[in-house]
Amino acid sequence: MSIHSKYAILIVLMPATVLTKSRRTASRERRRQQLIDATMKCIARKGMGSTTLADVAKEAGLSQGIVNLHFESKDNLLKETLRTLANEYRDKFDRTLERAGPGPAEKLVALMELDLRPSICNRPKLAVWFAFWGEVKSRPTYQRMCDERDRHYDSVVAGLCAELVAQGAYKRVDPAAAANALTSMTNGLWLSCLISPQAWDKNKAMAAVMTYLCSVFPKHFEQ
Amino acid sequence: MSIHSKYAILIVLMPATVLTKSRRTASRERRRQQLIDATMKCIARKGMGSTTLADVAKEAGLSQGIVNLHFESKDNLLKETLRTLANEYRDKFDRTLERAGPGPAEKLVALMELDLRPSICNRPKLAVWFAFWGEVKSRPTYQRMCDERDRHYDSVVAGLCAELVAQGAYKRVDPAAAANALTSMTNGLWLSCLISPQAWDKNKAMAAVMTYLCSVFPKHFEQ
Amino acid sequence: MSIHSKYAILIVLMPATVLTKSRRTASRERRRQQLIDATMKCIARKGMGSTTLADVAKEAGLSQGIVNLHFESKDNLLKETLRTLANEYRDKFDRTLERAGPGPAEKLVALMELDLRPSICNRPKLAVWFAFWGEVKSRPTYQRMCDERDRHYDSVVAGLCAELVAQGAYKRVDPAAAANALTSMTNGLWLSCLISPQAWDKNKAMAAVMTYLCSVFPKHFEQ
Amino acid sequence: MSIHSKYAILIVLMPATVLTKSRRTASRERRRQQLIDATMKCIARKGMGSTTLADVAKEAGLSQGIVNLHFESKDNLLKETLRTLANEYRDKFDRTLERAGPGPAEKLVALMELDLRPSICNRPKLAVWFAFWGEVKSRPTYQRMCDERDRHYDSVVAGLCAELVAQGAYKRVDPAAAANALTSMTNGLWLSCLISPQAWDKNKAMAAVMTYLCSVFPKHFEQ
DNA sequence: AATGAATGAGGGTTCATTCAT
DNA sequence: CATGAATGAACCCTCATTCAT
Repeated sequence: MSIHSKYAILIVLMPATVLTKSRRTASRERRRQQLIDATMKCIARKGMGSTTLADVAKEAGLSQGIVNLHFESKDNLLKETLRTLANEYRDKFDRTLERAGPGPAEKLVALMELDLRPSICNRPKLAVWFAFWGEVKSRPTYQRMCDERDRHYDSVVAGLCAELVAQGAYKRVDPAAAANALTSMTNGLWLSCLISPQAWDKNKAMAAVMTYLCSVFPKHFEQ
Repeated sequence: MSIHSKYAILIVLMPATVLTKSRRTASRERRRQQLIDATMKCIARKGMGSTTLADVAKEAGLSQGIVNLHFESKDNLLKETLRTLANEYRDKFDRTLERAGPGPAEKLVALMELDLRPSICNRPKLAVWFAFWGEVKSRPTYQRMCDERDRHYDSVVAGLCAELVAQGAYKRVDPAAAANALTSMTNGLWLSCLISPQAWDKNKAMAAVMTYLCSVFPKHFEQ
Repeated sequence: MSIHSKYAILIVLMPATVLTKSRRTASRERRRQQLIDATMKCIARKGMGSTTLADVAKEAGLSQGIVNLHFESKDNLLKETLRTLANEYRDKFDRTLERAGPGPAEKLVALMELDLRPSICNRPKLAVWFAFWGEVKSRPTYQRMCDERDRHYDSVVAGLCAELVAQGAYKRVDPAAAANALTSMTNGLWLSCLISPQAWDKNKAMAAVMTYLCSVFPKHFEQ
Repeated sequence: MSIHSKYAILIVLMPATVLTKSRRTASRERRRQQLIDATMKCIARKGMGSTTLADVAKEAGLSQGIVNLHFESKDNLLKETLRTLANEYRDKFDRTLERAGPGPAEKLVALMELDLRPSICNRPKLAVWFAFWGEVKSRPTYQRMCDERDRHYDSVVAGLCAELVAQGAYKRVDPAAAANALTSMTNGLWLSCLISPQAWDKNKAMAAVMTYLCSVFPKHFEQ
């Protein structure tokens, strides 16, 4: 064999994980999720306006063109990111509702607590929510998706409030108004967490919510 | 007196306006305001990420280079826009507080109503607020300015709640928690207005706030 | 007289010099020279590519539009700056030639010394020369002006060398070649002064020139 | 050996070229060189101040963004261009020194001839040198690079002159002064070539240099 | 499926020039 | 004459997108 052979043999010793990883190339869905996660991290760190596809690819440890390959366009990536965020929230919401037991009071508290739980109410994640909300006015798609989430939240909470009113015979309480108050309050608490992180305290936030529940539905939340 | 005196006396007849405030200075301030107004309109219409300096200049009916002439950079324009927005809010807030009379209950209601008044709670303006909030995590400057506003709001409302508690001897009410609940609620109502404009109704929003006030401070807001 | 009079009287006590300066407004020629001086300073400090009309105006302590008022265009300002620089050099050159006395040897040394004298051979001034030379290839106007200066220099030096050759009967010396060598040497010494200022030393530079004169025209420069 | 071993051995058959030098890396270097060549052409044709990145890209037959892709900034492109120019010069200089044989006299003449050879002493190339020299005063980076080249040149020539002095016992000649004279002369001849191209003649330039060598080192260059 | 070099439209910014004052 | 606000063309640079490999 000539030393001028056109081909060479290269022998490499490498961690086995590298092989498995690159061999069974991550499934399409896995890749998309990986990119969406990277997108959220970037938005949280740099803001939506400063997040580039190159940033996302780098964060994911992949190459330049990868996003367009899997999402066709940046716009679409962002839309899918919001969808993922909303779905993730809704899943937790619905599961919480299901598991919290058994009366409406417990469910209501569980939902309020969910919103303030660190896995949901942390600055990076809130930064992403607010980033999308900041574009809602000029992006009907975002608005629709956010609106849908709100509506679901509100209707569930309103239903629970109605049950409470029925159970407790709170004659003066309008369930819709109460639901509106509660959902607004948690959304507003998110803003505080985002804007004043050092002043923020989960217990104080929960206390604020409880001042409402205790005085509007005293029979259920008497303490 | 020698004609070689080191000093001379100069008498000038000039338009009186020059004395009060340099015309150039005055017009400079007006231009800046004009550009900030245009910026807000653009952010509301196109979103922050899609607002270009060309957009702003066109909206103001001026030429390309005008923004850099008056604000040095886009970043600075946005910062000044936020500052203007915050100052404007604070002015209204303080004036409302001052004029609303005379007890803490009236003042509290006036402040809540202020937040829901169309001149403040309208989608274009809220879009601008949320656009900035959406960048808070990645822009310490924005955070500081927003935080300052929040703190002011909160401390005033907490003070009023404390007065109410003192007057009404509401033993179970923690003024800080109540203030937290109220301010969060109005912020959350802004989000609803932005996201679900067709469902939004000032009266319903006010009703939500009143469910809180009426049940937490029944002696003051009995109705 | 109403206090709302459209005019006001302002009385100012000011240094008399200010008056004289602003009253007999600097003559056109004076202003032009002032601006050309400012231009040279700017080119020396910031380089030609980075010198803006705003820089020049500021350096001269005047206002934005002043350069276009007096020179119509930046191009013209630069051209006039080069012309001034060249004229200034030529004036000194001719005066030196005239005053140095009486033989060609003394004149030659005087011219060489002139080129190395601090009033001519200092970094700021050289920076300006080199800035223009750097554009010579792409600016026929600059080339023409620089060429003219070189030709004058060369012809005078060649004349002096010819006189020396005649006087000293240096049979092997071609006056044109000698002149070429001498003028090139001084130009090259300017480059050294510009590029290696800390290593530069007027005496060493003169010594380099003298090695030439002494060995080519030993009868005149024997030492 | 378990199939769960932490390491794996990978055997790859690949084109041999990949091993010698990454093809991508190689092409990257070629692109950079191509862009630097285009830059020099543009500087020579339009001058440094009028050379835009668009010009360079067009000259290279590539697209707008290409320069920033490979050089990050215009500043960096220019710096690398100067570095390339200086390296290229130095390579030729060192190679000439090495190959010219064997005594200092031959080496000295070879170096002088090198500086006047068309491949180095042609207007386009000189225009580039002078363009950079024109910015030396305001760009420390350029100064450093030019200074380095000068120092190298000077020290080599001074060494050769010292050898000549030793060999020829030229008692009156200071090698440093002679080197200074020679290097200045060639630099000055470059200026003549740039400024007075039609009057310029390689032979006349060489003759000027030889007047020096012949009269300062007569034993070596007697003719 | 993945890479990353290349593209080119469009952004922020600079600045020579104009012009009302 | 002089000012300096305003203009708008043109610059450098970024980045979503494409495509040969």
